[in-house]
Amino acid sequence: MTRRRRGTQRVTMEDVARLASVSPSTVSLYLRRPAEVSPVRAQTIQAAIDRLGYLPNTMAGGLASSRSKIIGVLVPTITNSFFSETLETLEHHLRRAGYQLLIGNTEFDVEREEELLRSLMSWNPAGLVLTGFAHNRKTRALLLNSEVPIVEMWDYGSPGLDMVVGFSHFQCGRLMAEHFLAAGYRQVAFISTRFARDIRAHDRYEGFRQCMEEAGAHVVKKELAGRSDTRETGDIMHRLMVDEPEIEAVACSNDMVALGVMLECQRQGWAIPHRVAVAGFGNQDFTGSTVPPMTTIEPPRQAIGENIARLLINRLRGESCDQTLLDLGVRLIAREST
Amino acid sequence: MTRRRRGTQRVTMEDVARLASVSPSTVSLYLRRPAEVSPVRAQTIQAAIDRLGYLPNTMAGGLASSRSKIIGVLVPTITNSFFSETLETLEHHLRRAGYQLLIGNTEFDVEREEELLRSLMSWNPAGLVLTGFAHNRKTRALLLNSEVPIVEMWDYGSPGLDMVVGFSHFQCGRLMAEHFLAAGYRQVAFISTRFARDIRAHDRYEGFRQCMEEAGAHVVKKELAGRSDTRETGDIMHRLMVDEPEIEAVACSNDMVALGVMLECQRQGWAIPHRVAVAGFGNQDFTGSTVPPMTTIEPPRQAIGENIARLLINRLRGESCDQTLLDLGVRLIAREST
DNA sequence: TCCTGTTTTCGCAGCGCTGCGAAAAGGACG
DNA sequence: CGTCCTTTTCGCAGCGCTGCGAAAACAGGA
Repeated sequence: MTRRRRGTQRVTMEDVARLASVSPSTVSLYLRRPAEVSPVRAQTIQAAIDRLGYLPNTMAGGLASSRSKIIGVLVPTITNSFFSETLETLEHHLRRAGYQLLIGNTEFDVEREEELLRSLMSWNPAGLVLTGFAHNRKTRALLLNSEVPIVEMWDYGSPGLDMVVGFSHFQCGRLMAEHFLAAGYRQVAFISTRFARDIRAHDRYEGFRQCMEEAGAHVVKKELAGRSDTRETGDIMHRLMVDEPEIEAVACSNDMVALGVMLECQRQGWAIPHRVAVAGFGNQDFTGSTVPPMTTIEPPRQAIGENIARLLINRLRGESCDQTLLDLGVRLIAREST
Repeated sequence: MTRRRRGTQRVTMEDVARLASVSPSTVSLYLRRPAEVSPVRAQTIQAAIDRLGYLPNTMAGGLASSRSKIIGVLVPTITNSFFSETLETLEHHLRRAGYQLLIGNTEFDVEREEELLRSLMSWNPAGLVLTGFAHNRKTRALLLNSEVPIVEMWDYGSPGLDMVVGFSHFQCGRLMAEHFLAAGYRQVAFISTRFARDIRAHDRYEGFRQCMEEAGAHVVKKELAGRSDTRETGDIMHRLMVDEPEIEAVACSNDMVALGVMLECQRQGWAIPHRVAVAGFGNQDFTGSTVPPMTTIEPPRQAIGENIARLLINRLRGESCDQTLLDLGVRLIAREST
């Protein structure tokens, strides 16, 4: 097979072996388990590697050993500090264990998730990380048929395909409701990004609504048409002010929405929290310095990444995993906006 | 080689071939160029694939053809809407051309960049995308020795290793300075995240400073210790208010910093823009609805991704590339904060 | 020096696929 | 029915590496 080489690996293990006057097997062994090669050889081989600038061919290695150092991760979007921080932490911890992340964006679409999963699985990954429990039937089948360790993240509750690392969004909603109730708010609203796009926001709403209604309070629901755009949020809040002037507090599906609400209040001269209280979700960086500082909920962004890495590494080492269902919980951060 | 199969590909091309009563070569051909297989066979083969749930082994394919459908991308961080939006667009466009992104976080560290690049190159990628021009010597050597198409993004100006897609941060700074000068501001400050971390912010500062000084204006520089944290930004702004009370306008290295500044002004009762003008960089979603709406600069986040995808795909198709140095420019969005 | 046990090195048969060249199957026409 | 040309299918030799089992080298003791 003579072919034009296109970005082809120039230097092979054989070249290194030849230069170091050893067999390719020895080079391979040196690369995989250096301690099992005599110090003299090791040095010669390393010198040859450096001299030739040899880079191992991961594909060849993966094929031969029929296992890869790839972890496939599917998130709805990386343009969201929730997932991107988890991804960053996850990649940080997995890389030091020699793993490489392969990231796919499902764009909140289960069909797309299936498609991406197929493409991920064709890499023969060592592990898979999915976001949430909402998968279509084929995805589920694909996953159950494989023996790859699977983590479902950023949610908690459903049975789960294998391992689960996240927290309950329903509880999250209840937590905020309890906070509102304790402050005496009874006429409240929940402003959210589109539920169809974000099931977890919907769960938070449900928890919130249920808890409020149990206490006999009234909840008005408002859904944005798109993502958490502060402009649209402002419009929605404005309408709410007109339609439901008796409103006392507004819970938002995330901090960005809450910021939009607060800015609209400022524009309309509604004092926070005296005229209306506002709370967000996410504890994003800016929430501590809004005027007034925003009450919000801190999700375990980084802890999710850390724990997934830990579980995955343990599992891949073949160690027994005690806890494979983790509810990492959340923390309500009460500030002056409520 | 009998070995315990660990996440091993269960169904191979041979299995499919057997079930469809054709040779493996035909299956391979069908998968790669379906038009060259007779319709009858095509159908039989597809049926066999569906029946067995066959997933091709990308590693084997990549090894055999000695080319991969991988594009390696190195960004400083994905926790930043600048890069994450570019990444999302890039991945979107490259995926439809059959490419898979392999993302690495350099964490603003050139040594780490080198390390990640090595690991990326061991995948034998079809293309590489790096952020900016700041690479160490070994990285440069590694890159120049390979025949892989390379794109340097999010900057413009230096010679460049191969292709360049971005814009001039220096010009960006000048643009803001011109805007300030036109508004009559002469006593100004530039508040920025750490230059050591973000060279591009430094370039923007330099453009800004130079242009202002050419006009005889005075520029105070303030650098944050960490990332764009609104709390720290508030402190810095506060100190600025005390130290330089005659300040007329503040340019910030990004919108988040500008938000922190605006919130501090609100807290101190400094009216924007009458007491002091504030401008950001990034045109993030919320900038349109701050009080007052924020003047900022819109970088071509998505256009960068689109253009990289286009250049890369063209190059990989072997088509001649006319323009491989793209300055996509920026747009100043003048709002009421200046 | 020979024997035995241990450490180090090596040879070889794949991993699952691609892509060339050749063989086989179809089609058109005299 | 045979010939020639086109279309479709197939056989085979790798791609660069791993990992087993065996061979070689070394070390220590009799």
